[in-house]
Parts: sequence; C-alpha cells; structure tokens
Amino acid sequence: MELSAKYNPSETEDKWYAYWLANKFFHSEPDDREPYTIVIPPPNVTGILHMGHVLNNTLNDVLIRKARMDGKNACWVPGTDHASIATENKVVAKLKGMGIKKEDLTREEFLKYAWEWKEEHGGIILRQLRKLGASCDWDRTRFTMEPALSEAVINTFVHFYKKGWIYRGVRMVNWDPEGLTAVSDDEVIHRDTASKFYHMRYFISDGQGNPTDKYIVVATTRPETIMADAAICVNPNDERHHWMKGKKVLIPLINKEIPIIEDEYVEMDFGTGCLKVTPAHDAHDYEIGLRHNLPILDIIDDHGRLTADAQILVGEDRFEARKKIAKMLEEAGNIEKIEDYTSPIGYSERTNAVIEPKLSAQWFLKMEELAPRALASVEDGFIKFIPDKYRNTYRHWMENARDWCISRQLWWGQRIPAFYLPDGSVVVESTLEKALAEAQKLNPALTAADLRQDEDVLDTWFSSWLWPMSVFDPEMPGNPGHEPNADLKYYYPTNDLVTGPDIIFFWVARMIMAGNEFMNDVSFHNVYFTGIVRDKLGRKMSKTLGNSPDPLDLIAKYGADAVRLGMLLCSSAGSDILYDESQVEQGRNFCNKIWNSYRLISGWNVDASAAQPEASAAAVKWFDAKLSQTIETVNDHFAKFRISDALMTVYKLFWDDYCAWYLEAIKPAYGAGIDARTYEQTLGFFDALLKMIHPIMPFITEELWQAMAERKEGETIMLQLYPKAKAYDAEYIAKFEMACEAVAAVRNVRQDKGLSPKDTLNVKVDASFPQETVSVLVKLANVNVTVGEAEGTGVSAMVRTSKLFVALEGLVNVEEEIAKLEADLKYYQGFLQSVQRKLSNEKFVNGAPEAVVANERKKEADALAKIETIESSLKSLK
RNA sequence: GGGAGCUUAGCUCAGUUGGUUCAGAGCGUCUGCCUUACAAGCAGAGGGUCGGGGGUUCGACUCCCUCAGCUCCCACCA
Repeated sequence: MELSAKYNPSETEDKWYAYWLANKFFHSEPDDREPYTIVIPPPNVTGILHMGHVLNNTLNDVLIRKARMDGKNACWVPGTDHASIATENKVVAKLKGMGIKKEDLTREEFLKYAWEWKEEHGGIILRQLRKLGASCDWDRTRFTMEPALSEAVINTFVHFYKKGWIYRGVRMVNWDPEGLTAVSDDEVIHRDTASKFYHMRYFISDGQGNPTDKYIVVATTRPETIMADAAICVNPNDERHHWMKGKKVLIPLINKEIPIIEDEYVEMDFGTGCLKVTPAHDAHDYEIGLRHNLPILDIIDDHGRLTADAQILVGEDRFEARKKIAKMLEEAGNIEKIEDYTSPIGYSERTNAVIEPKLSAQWFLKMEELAPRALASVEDGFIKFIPDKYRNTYRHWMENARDWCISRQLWWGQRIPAFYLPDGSVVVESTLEKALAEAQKLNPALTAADLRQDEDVLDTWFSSWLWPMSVFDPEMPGNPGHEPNADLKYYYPTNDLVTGPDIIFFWVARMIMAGNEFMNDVSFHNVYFTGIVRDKLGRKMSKTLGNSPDPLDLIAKYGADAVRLGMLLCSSAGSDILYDESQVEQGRNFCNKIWNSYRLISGWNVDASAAQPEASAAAVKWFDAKLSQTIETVNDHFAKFRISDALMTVYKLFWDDYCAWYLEAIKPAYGAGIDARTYEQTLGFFDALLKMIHPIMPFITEELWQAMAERKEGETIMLQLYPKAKAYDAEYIAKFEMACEAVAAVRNVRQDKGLSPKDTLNVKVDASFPQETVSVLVKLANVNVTVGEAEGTGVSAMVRTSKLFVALEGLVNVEEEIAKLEADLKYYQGFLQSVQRKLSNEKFVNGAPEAVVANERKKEADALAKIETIESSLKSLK
C-alpha cells in the first residue's frame, strides 16, 4: 500500500485509543510483578482541559508508559476532584442564569442541582485526556465525593477529632457581603485603591468617662469601625506615647472608654504611631486582642451593615456609614485631618465586593504533630523532590505551619459530622445514628430531631489529601487499625507524583501527612514539580488575555503526539514553561520524519542474492552500538526525571544518527535492491526506535509498529519491552563517527570551493584514520580514498577535523594545521604540568578522596596520550 | 517587609566533585540545494569576554563577597 508523503494523525489516533481501550491494555490488577503506581492529580470535576493539564498529564503518561514497557505492572489511577468552591460557584452561576438564587433553595435542593451539573459536566475533562493519549486505568476512575471516598473523609474527621487534633476555633475569614459567603485567601484580589486616611482625635478620659482636653491622634481608613474599638495600641518603645501609659481614651461620638495598650506590632513610623484595635474587623487587631485579652465587639452584619451594637448609624451600609461618620466626627471636632491615601484593598474575585474581615467559628486540624513528621519524611530522604530546591520551600512552610482551617461555608462537599445538642454541646460521629447513641449517653431523652448537624462542609483538600490511599482502599483513611485491602497493599506507596509547585502545601504536604498517619508510610517516593505554562512572552495563560490555546484544537491541528512532544520540549522540571506553537510544529515535523523514514525502508525490495556492502556492515555495527549506548543514556535521564533530556536524546538518535547517517549509509542505489541481512537489521533498529519513542509519542509509534509486520489481534507496542542496552563497542562508535566527521569536512570543503556533490574527489587520510570505516567515507562523501602521508604526495589542502586530517587534493593549508596543532600541544603540556604538580603534592594524594586522585591520574594519562598523538601528527606533517 | 530562586548564543534552556569529555543542545539565522523517504526536507556555516565588579586558586560558568536586574512564595502595614 502506498503511504502518503505526510503523516495524518487524525486518521490513526482515535483508532488506536479505541483499540487500547477495547483490549484493556491500561488496566492493572495486582500480580507478582513490581508495581509502578501513579495517581492522577485529580482535575476539577467541572474543569476543561487547559495547557497545564496537558503538560502534567503528558509527563504522567510518559512515566507510566515507560514503566509499563520496563516490565512493571503500571497503574495510573484517574479521577476528579469535587472542588467545592469552584464547582459551587459554577452551579450558583448557572442557577443565577436560570433566575434562581442559592439563598432561595434548601440545601437538598441545591445539592440536587449540583449533582445534575456534575453528571452533565463531570466526565468532560477525563474524556479530553483520552485525546491526549493518557493511558489511565479507566476502570479505576474515582471521584472525591463518591460515597466511599466521602465516607473516608468523614471517618478521617472523626479519627482526628477523637484524637483531639481537631478543634473548633474562631478565625478571621474573608467575608463577601454580596455573595454572602466566606471566600478563601486565593479568591481575594488585592488592588491598590484610593481612599482616605482619617486622623481622628481620641480624647483622654478623666477616669469618669468624661473627656479631658488632652487627646491623641489615631489614623484609620475605616472610621466606621471605631464603635468596635477595644483599645488604642502604641509601641512600647515609642517615647512619644509614654505619657499616656495606663490612661484611657474615649471613643469619639459614643464616648466609650477604652484602654491604651502597648504592643510591638505597632509600627512607630507609620501613621501617628497609634493604632486603634478593632478585634472583630481586622485580622491583626484580632491577634492583638487575643494577646491582650480584649473584648470582641462585632458591629457589621453579613450584608456589610452596621448592627445595633454600633449604637449609631445602625442599619447603614459600611461605606455610607463611613461617609456619614466622617462628617459627624468633623462636626464633633474629632477630625485632625483627612489625607488621600492609596492602599491595597481586598476584593472578592467573584462579586468584586470589598472583602470584609469577619470573625467566625471554624474547624481546625492541629499541625503540631503532623507537620514535623511530614517534614521529616522529606528531610530524611524518604520522599524526593524534583527539583530539589522545593525542599527549602517545603521546610520553611512546615516549620511555620499554622493549624489547618478545614471548614468551608458551602454546601457542595462532605458535611462536617459534628452534631450539636440542644444544650450546645457537640458530638462528633460518622453518622447521625452513632451521634444519637452518643448523645443519649448524655441525655437519654434526646431524639434524632434534637440533633443539629454543623452546616459547613470540609475543605476540598481534606478529601484530596487521602487520594493516594482512598483510590485503592477507601476504608483505610480514618481507620488506622484497618487491614489494607489487596490493592492498597500492592500499589501503595505510589511511585511518582507529578504536580505543580503551587499546591505543594495545599496538597503535597498534606498527602504526606495523611500517608504517615494512616499508612505509616510515604504516599509517594518522588514528587516531580512542573512549572507553570506561560505564553512565549512569559505571561500566564489566561482566558482574559486570550493567550491560552485550546489543547483540543491543537490536537486536531497537529496531532496528540505533536502536542505532547511540543509540551515536553521546553519543560525542565520546576521552571516555568514558555509555550509556543512552534514547538508543537516541531513535534509534528518529527512525526513526519518518523513517518517518512518508514516510507523509505518499506519501499525497499530485498535482493536475496546481494551481499552486504562494506559500508552497510560498518553502519550496522555502529548503529547497533550507538543504540545500546543511547538506551543507557535515556534510562539514566529517566531515572533522574530529566524527561526533556531523555526526549531530546531519543530525538537526536532518531533524526541525526538513524536518518541522517545510518539510513544514508545503507541506502541502496536507486532501483537496486537491498541485501537481506542489512534489511533485517534495519527493521530491527526501527522496531527498537519506535519502542523508545513510544512513551513520548504513543500513536504514531503504534501505527508504524503495527504496519511494519503482521501483528496479531491483541498485540501492541505499548506492552512490548523497552529495548535493553547490550554491551557495546564504544571505540567503534568513535571510529565510525570519525568517518562522519570526515564526511562533514569534505562536504564543507566541497561547498566552500563550489564543487558539486556529484564530482568524485580524491582524498587522502592519514594512517590514524580507522580503516573499518573508510567505506562509509567513500559512500557518503563521494570520494576516492587513499591512505598516506600528507607530505610529498601532491596533496595540497588539509581539512581539519578534531581527530584526524582528511587531505583533499588540489587545495592547500598545511601551515595553518601545524599552527593549530602546536597551540594544542602547548595547552596540553601546560595542563599536564598542573596535573602532575597536583599529584606530586602529598597533601592532595593522601588527603583527597581516592576517586578524586584516581581521576587526576586518569587526566594525567589522557593528557600524555593526547600529547603523543599531537606530536606524531605534527611529525607526519613536517 | 520575610523567604526562595534565577541571570550562559537572537529565543528557550542544559552544564552533575573547579581543569580541552566545557563553553553545549534545540529552535531561529545565514549559505547552497526542489538530490527518487521527507522543503514539515537535505548539506554546510556563523553566533556567547557564561549579568557587572572584586576575591580565593596554577586554573572559575562552576566556590566566596558585592552591585544590578528579573521571577515566585509568604505577609501586606492601621
């Protein structure tokens, strides 16, 4: 069959993916092979594939396919994350479009909509991953909110609660008064905003609640909160304010008496050096309040309006109140001055409302014991980070880990299993029945109706941190005594985790904690951190910039293999990826190169009577060795997670060594057949090359592997063993490549002198040129070769290569070569001297590690050999 | 403000114990080729005082100090 001159991926990719699926090649069950396990970083269930996913999942797929071909029992568990905040937002937005407000729905009604949404959109991203070629074990697909995994989450909560590590505390949250919900720190956008800086006079109290004529000036941007002031705080080192120590001041307008306190938090040179402390409405003030045991008065309600506790301006919106109170203060003579002021203000990402810091009761998980242990897992080398630099980041965070706030004021997620009794006490149990039983121990009269479950759900990460365990045995987390099932025993710990450094704390650190707690083992051995995908100008991919290509469009245009290669080309671990479509083009070009190299060999006719030409024999011998050598290199790159290096090594092996040199060296003359021996060997090489490329470009390699020989149903390249390196003759590789250099040198001269490639030239090589590869030089450079001394032979030009000379008749330059050689000789002699000086130093020889000394001796020998070579070359030239 | 990291060819990046196995790769550029697999290609070539300065050393891209610029994380200043 005639193959087209261009590879067309769209004709093959779906076909092979369907074939792989139908034959369950991705599926893994425990057996007696060594397992290799990866759990997918679960994408948001409502997510759409973007370039970050492409990068991450390509890397995962390369690793898993390589492991599979290395004969391991490879298992890549896919799944999705319920992503409580993101998903709830989308559902709320969708309902809004339908004219439904979340507040008007009951929890149950809302969740019904949410699940509908999930059913509708939940599978999209996983289906998209298939287009990329992801070889996930789809039979094992999990969802963090499926019943079994939710149970694991609840059990985990109960476990830590009973252990005393989960507690309820007060914390400042970012309240969105328009969305009527707390939002996470990530969803707060800080923007510099113009506002006013109000300098207010707080009069010193006479002790009876009456103002004296002395006052202090306090600067604030939020005068509407003064009614909630609990103290005025100054820095104890600030001498300006020592006179007021122990005194009290009166809050303007309401004349409430509050103390003056001292705390080093206050900056002396900012504002007036006096800070009004409003514990309920500022996170720092809250901390100060805790330290000084100040009362907390909350005067702003959920909608951002002043409450009755404010005494004045009750019911006014906070911004209205600000204007009005400023006026009132002015009229009352409490304003010293008002300055224009620009400060960063937090806005809600969703509603763009100004975030109101608000105190609320939250659930926390203590990090006291979890963090140090998780730190040790990494510090002691049980878990490796790639690149290593993230260990610093990790250590810094773990040493300063704050307790984890695990409650979220949302509905989409696992509801906190805390049940409140009428008397306000709380029972934590995995089910209502168990909770009731516990509650009845306290009060036998209680019924289920008396128990009120906490309204909040758990942070999404509180389910994702169990992921490496729960995907295999959901009964494990929260049940330390539980006997792990067969899957968990076999697949855990997972081997490698590929993820972005942005979630090192949210996810990676916490998985390590959960693994330690429930498995008493690491969750994974290696964490490979990818970079962030940016455009070629270094900007983050974003919808608003429109610089984020749709991966599916790219796949449609260039093919999945090309997209994968394009993504990997520029991806060294940990550094950001500057994505450019030209890289995908390069991937497509490589596909085409592979395709056409097969067109070439598949078109050859075997001539059974032909003997193997000398050049072919040499090329076969060389490439056989080169292949083994490269396999070693590639395996080494993989072992060190240098994926782009591994890729580039294979790329060059295929393109430069195989296509440019090997195929050219064995190519039969037009119309002539190829000898059977070379043909068979060439097919063997091609087969090995396809296997080496397969983890990176699965589709085209399957297509050609199936095409190059009759395959049985159920056979696939993806389950073939990766080529193994044999012992190889490195010296021969060097010899052959000397011939290649000579060929290049001749070509260079030819172009330089305007000679046609078709003219056969006469060339002399000196005696150091390896005779075994002369035939290659003859064939590829189109030359007649004779061996001999340069001088006295009529040779008039020398083409210099790094290791030998090729003399080209009719063109001269001996002096230049001699000069170069003499320069080299001088260098090596100097080098030798310094090495020998080092070696004659007793301190060095006795003190340095043995390997270092041996290395020096090797250098000495090498230098001696080199000098000898150069001297002999010089001699032959002169 | 606290912490981490980066600066090597036009671009994106390698450079693993200081030494001609180190100044590299890919892409781009230039030159010549539509040569019966491939112009999405072939052959060849050019290109960097390794951010600046100083120091240690026989020798520094590599180690130390310093200056400059950039990036990320954390805290964001009443």
